[in-house]
Amino acid sequence: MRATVKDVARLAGVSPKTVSNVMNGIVPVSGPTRFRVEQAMAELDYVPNLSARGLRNGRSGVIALALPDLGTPYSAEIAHSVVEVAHEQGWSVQIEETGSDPTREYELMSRARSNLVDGLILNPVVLDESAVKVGVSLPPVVLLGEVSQKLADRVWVDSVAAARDMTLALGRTGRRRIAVLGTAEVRGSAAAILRTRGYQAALGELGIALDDSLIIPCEKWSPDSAARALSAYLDSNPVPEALFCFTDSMAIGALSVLWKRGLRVPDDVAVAGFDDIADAKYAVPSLTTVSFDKRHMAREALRLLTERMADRQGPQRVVAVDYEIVERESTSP
Amino acid sequence: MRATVKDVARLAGVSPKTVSNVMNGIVPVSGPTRFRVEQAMAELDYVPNLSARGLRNGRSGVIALALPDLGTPYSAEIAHSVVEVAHEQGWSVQIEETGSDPTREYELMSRARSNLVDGLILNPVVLDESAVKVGVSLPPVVLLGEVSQKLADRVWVDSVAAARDMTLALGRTGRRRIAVLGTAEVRGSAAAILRTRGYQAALGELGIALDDSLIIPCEKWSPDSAARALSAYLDSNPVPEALFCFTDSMAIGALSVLWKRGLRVPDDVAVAGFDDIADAKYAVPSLTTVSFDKRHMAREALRLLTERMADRQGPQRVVAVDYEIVERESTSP
DNA sequence: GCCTCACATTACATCGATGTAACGTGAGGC
DNA sequence: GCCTCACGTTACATCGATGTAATGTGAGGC
Repeated sequence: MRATVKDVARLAGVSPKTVSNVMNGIVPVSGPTRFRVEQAMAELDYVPNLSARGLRNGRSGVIALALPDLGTPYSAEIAHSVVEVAHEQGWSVQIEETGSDPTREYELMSRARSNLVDGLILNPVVLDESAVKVGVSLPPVVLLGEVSQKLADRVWVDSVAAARDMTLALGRTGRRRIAVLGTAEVRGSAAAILRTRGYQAALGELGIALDDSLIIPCEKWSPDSAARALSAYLDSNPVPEALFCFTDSMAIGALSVLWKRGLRVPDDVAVAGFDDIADAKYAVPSLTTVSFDKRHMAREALRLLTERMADRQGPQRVVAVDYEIVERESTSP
Repeated sequence: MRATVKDVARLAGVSPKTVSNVMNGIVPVSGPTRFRVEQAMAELDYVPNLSARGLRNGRSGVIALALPDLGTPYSAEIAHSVVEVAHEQGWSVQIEETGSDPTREYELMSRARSNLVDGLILNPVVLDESAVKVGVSLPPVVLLGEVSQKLADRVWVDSVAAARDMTLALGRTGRRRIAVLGTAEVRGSAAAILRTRGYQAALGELGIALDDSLIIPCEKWSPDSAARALSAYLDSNPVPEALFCFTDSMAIGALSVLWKRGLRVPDDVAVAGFDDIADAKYAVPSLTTVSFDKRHMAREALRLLTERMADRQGPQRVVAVDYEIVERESTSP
């Protein structure tokens, strides 16, 4: 049986509250007493019971991080950053996956693991305005990404601008038949819609007529799905001059298909991605992509979250994270 | 303020304990009473406080999963599987990263998050026999991987056999100068040692003399580190006929380097990996690797863990997960 | 009609840590 | 030498859910 404050107190010859005071350091404790208590804690290998502390304090020191699918490199890198940054600040992170079931996003927002977590960082896919019944009190929530949700704090990358910039960059290399891969037709993914919008804006600026046959839909944002979609597309369509994939994962699937078909990248077709996952740099050829600082993103999300926990009533806040077009071999001649 | 059992009880006109009985379903509750309580819970949007429940029950419903680095695809896929399987079984998962600080493995084993988690699944890197002071009571722990720890339950893939099989497969293609990439010289990584052992055993069987110059050390198990190590190696050594990388991530880094140098895979050099991460299939060329069912691995780990939680005294158990050599383009002519 | 028995329900204590308010105990002022 | 004051320390209540033991209620048997 694990030692409790009572046991420590008994051994040190003080009251339980004094032990608590030693741990928390807010109420002053005299030197000798503190020393005796610390001795006793060490001797009994005392570890505080966080359930009890959480019950008493109303705070558990745990935040939840909800992502569509930890198996995808993008989610994994975000998770990595959040866990690291959270750990630095003394938080633990509970992971939830929402991918298999979008209603889980709503669930998590409305109940937030029943006080076992103090806050929630949510990377939604389908969540939108209607997500939250107004009037229901939200737990402290920070959203990651493109979602058009105005009821919670948010950290995001400007997808429209980034997609526009990437399309312009492709256009500047002289390529005109620029395809995009990753539009979700059925389930409205906010990121897909915004990136398509940026793409279209850029085409306008480049004086290129919009050609719907260059918009390649893709069921999921995985290399697998991208490979199948692109393969099917190339079976009945000419090869575009450039292919802008809405995530790096899709781009990696696309590179694989192009290579299998003997199409050279970037000579026959340029390929670009989005997210700058770790493997983008080691793709063959290395992948041009939209890069942003995920560590910084995590830090900002955590900052907004802790501030929200401190002030539940404050105004909504949105933080935009800078991005950068990183040109690598997949687009450079 | 969030509703409690008391509030629900008051509204339903029953005692708090009856509300608890309705929730837990062990003590029988009559139909009408149950109905009234359920109505009240719905009306108040009641959510049980898990800290309180955890304190009372001594169990929180949360397990910890400790991995070296969530950013690596292998860890991410393991995490994905564990989170999914755990969720199916009603557990939540708290993620801990140990990568930056190996002493964290020891810490986690000895204290297990202070009762906030009921058990721990740990994928150690450096942990060994000496990890645990005998006599200190361990929390329920299941280890993932190669580690030579005999004090806890464990789920693993037989690295020696798998590395041997892979090396034999490479040898069967007629290649003789088979290099390995990924031996850790300094910090003794158990997996590296075992895989090297399997490699050496296979060379013996193939009648190939061991050539130390074909053992390429690599600081970390990342594409980055692998790329640098291989690059440096190729600057002053002839190109081997085959390159067995101890993880897929390293293989991806290696493929990138080989391609940049104009070496053709598999014609000039065959490349193989280990882990069968999702991107292995979409590498250019697709990667031959050691594959195993990560979902199954997660399921077994969770099974061992729950059984261990039920019986802290039972005998240590070790479960071996089957593996399979998956031959793809990176080794087939 | 009385007693028994079964079963739903209740009051109370408990898990461990900590805020509150009361309580010593000593030093310092006069 | 008495009183004040400050500061360290203590007893007690509390957070919310639930196990335990006791209570209440009704049906069924004779």
